[in-house]
Amino acid sequence: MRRILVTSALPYANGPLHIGHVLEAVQTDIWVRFQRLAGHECLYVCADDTHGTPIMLKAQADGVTAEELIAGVGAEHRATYRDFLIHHDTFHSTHSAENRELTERIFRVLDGAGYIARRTIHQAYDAKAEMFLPDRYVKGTCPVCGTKDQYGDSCENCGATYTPADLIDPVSVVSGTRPIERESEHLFFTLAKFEAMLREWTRSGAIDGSVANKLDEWFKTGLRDWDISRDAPYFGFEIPGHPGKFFYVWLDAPVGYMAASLKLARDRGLDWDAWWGLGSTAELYHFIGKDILYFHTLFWPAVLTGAGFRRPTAVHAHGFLTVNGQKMSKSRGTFINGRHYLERLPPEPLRYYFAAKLAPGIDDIDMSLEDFVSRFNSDVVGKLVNIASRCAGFIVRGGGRLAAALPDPALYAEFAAARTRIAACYDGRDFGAAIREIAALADRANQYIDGHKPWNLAKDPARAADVLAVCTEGINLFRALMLYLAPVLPAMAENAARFLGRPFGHWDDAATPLLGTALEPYVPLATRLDPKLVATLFAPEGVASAAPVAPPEPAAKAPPPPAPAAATVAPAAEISIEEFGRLDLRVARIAAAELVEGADKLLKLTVDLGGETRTVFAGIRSAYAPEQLLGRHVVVVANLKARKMRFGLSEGMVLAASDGAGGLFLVAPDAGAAPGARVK
RNA sequence: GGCUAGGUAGCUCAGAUGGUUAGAGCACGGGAUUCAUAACCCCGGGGUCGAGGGUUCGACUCCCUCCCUAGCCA
Repeated sequence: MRRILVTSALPYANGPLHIGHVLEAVQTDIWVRFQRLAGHECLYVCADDTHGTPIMLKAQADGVTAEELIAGVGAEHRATYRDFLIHHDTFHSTHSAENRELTERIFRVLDGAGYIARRTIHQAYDAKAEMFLPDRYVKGTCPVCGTKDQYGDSCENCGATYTPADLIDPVSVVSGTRPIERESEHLFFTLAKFEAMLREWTRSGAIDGSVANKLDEWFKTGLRDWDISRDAPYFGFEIPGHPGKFFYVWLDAPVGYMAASLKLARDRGLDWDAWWGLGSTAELYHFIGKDILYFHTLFWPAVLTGAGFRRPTAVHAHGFLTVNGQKMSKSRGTFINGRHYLERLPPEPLRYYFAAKLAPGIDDIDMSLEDFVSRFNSDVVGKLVNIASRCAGFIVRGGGRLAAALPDPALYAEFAAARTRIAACYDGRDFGAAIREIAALADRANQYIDGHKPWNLAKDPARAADVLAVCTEGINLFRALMLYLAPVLPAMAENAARFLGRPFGHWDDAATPLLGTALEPYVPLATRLDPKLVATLFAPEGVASAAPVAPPEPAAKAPPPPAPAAATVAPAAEISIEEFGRLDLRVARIAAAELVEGADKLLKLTVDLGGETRTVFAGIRSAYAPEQLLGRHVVVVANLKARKMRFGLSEGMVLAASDGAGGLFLVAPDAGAAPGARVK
């Protein structure tokens, strides 16, 4: 058994997560889930990156403290990760006691070992705002080509790099005044002292080849010392022994990996040193985007080494996410926030799509919405789920129990043998190859069923055993594939396991077919994505993201008010379990929602109960706008007598909680529940 | 500007060390079928492998130049 600690990059706490963040988290989560299924100990930690000038200024602009800002953003981040089925063992914060403790400890060791240098620098200073300005906070005219409105570090037009002092007519972005130049003593980490170690480490297998090529460039130009201090005012940790000086956010951010695992170790009584100590035999992996390679492959291993800790086993960088071939951009309308997605669609199709497109390299990944729909609908619903769907009925008619033997053990053996190759793909982060292999096997399974035509055999009562045998084979092929997809589609795999009557425990469960056991009733494991709904991913931000059900916006002015106490309502009269059982509650997806002319409390909803659609008039207009509801999963009373209203026939009821004070809250199932599923 | 990576059918992508007619899924056309969520099965059309030059008996695959895209430049 391997002992593995995994991290994904810390999202910056100045705004909500977008689906690019989700891509990285999904990649990491799939890898972690696979390792666990394969029997290894694998823990996944992450945290919010909460320090720095941008957060300080955003909090000021929003009229809140930085602590309030990051608390609000943190709540949104946690909820969004959770709803994409990302399982963090710990999701912590860099603004934490553990991180302060470790950052200070690392600094003291580095300083004591002579790795911290002091040097006076000249930096742009905003006299009005009384703060030093990072290069990006000074704008002006490019001194090389004369383009106006360029940042203080480089020109977007001609590509020239320079310092803010070189700009013509520089202006502080903070106050709009002309910055002056000021001296300040800064602390530097002597990176160059680690060159030999870094050259060796980057070629030790810790970095993929093409990425190591990129690092060569940095060695070629020579490693420079790294400025790790910033002057007050700054939101972060003050440097011990240097009043008014703060650790640069990029110093304490990766320490956040250690801090999150320290929190985990203390919560669960685990041995933190076994992960981070010099003699550690555990594996340590960082999943990151290619934009922050620099920090993770030079500074970070050097800081760890200088402070007496082990280095990462490997740093895995992925490319960027583009949407329909374009960079995600708010102005182009191609920017998709995580919540914006979740308000419309379930998480697993996106997990599947990302998996299908992920490879070990740093190539950018394009999310074509059309491809997204067809990939999921065709691969997962049309092919994979179809195998179970088309066999289940025959098994039920044959007694509900799988046959005692497989009619084609050789075919099953091929499926079982594929687990070694697919495991290698997962372990090597080539999820795309794993998905291709699984999809090809799903085709073989459908071909097998098509070749044996159980629906023809079923016409002859004498061949009932053959029908059962063919479908037992089919169900077992399905079971193997579902297990192979469990890291990608955890909720669907769990539902499939329930149908199969046996949980997936280990990757090698695929080696042995399931025979002679009873199946639970089949419920649809996935529904097709509606292209019209997917198209609304591009709806302008703000239309739906202001939904009251969304977690507090990052810019929350104040902590959310406590929910009014709703417990003062007396319980209704007692009922028996039988009486309760008469209620047919179902999960439903809201397929359409519209205002009702002449009714100021009602919305007309079209709900999908997994094959059947109904019209329901719901009195929730005061709390929800129609566009907020599209795609949401709710619970409806499916056997409520239809009621004729002035506006039409209402064929059910949508469940919502109310607090007596006008508050209205729709009841929703956890992620993964499919429309039509019975609630009980 | 420098560096790293990418540019393969309408779309999204596979193609180890150069070697018979360049592959898949989706989309499209035809056929078959009705067990399955208008799913599945069979057949087919469709690409001068970014452009130009070079090395080679032979290049999508190696070399050079150029064009386009993305990221990084502490």
